[in-house]
Amino acid sequence: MKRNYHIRENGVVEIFDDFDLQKIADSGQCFRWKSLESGGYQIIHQGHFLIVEQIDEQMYRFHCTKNEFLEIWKEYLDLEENYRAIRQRINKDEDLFLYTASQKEAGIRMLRQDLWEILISFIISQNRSIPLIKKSIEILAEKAGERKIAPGGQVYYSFPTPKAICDMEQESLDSCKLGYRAKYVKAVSQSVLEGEIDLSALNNAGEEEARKELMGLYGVGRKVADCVILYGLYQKDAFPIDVWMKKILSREYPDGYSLDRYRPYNGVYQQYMFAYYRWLSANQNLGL
DNA sequence: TGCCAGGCCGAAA
DNA sequence: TTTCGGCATGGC
Repeated sequence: MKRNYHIRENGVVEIFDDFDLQKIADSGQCFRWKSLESGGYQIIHQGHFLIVEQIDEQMYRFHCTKNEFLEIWKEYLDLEENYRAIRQRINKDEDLFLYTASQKEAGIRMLRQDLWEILISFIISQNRSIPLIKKSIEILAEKAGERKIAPGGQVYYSFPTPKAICDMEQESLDSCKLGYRAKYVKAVSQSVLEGEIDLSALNNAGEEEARKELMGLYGVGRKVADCVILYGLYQKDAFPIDVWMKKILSREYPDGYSLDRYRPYNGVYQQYMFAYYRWLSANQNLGL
């Protein structure tokens, strides 16, 4: 099978499949992408630091070694998956809304993010807007993450470990502006640190089993669990329903939305609809 | 000022 | 089993 990418000289990678940095950054699945004045993005993932920028239609410059690209970023960006093929499974006549969403939001990919970071990030996400989620996570990383220096001299912070969060002073935790979620973050950190739950074991669990385990954690309900399964366990059929998806399902699918039609990629389609509906809303094209 | 944000917990029915 | 009030905080 033909590869989705081709590595050229000097960190340049040609990407043939769906790939849009801005759409990924704005898709609400990741909270530590930072847009740069150059038009590129700064990404922190499992202690690694990357700057990536688009230099031509399908050409991207990755500011890292070829080995780092192959061992870290290729997998993180899910470059082995063919998103164009996933979009082409949608039947335009059967589902115009999903089809339109997938056309408009083509370029989104499901990042293979760190399981622990996703768990805490989505606990923090509850009942908050995305900019505020990013702010809290940024402060949390600065307060309890490991300070590092990128090859280009940029200072950055890794996502804090369970122990680092458990060790935080109350004052320091309060400065993260987590509100009532602070007690959830602390409790889950303790559960993981003390071995009450084995997160790595979830990689071998089915969707149902993983959901049950996750929902046993203090502060993790159905929606956060589904986000963890989708973004942290890479089970692309998980279908998180938040306030936006509730609006979409009630307005666009009053007779019900079939999860059986497009298995096993419901989570990807959810991502297109989520992003598209938020775009519509922001552009006042709905008369909401 | 009031309402909302990638919801969850605990109590009441 | 479902429903509902309360919850921290900031942006609009």
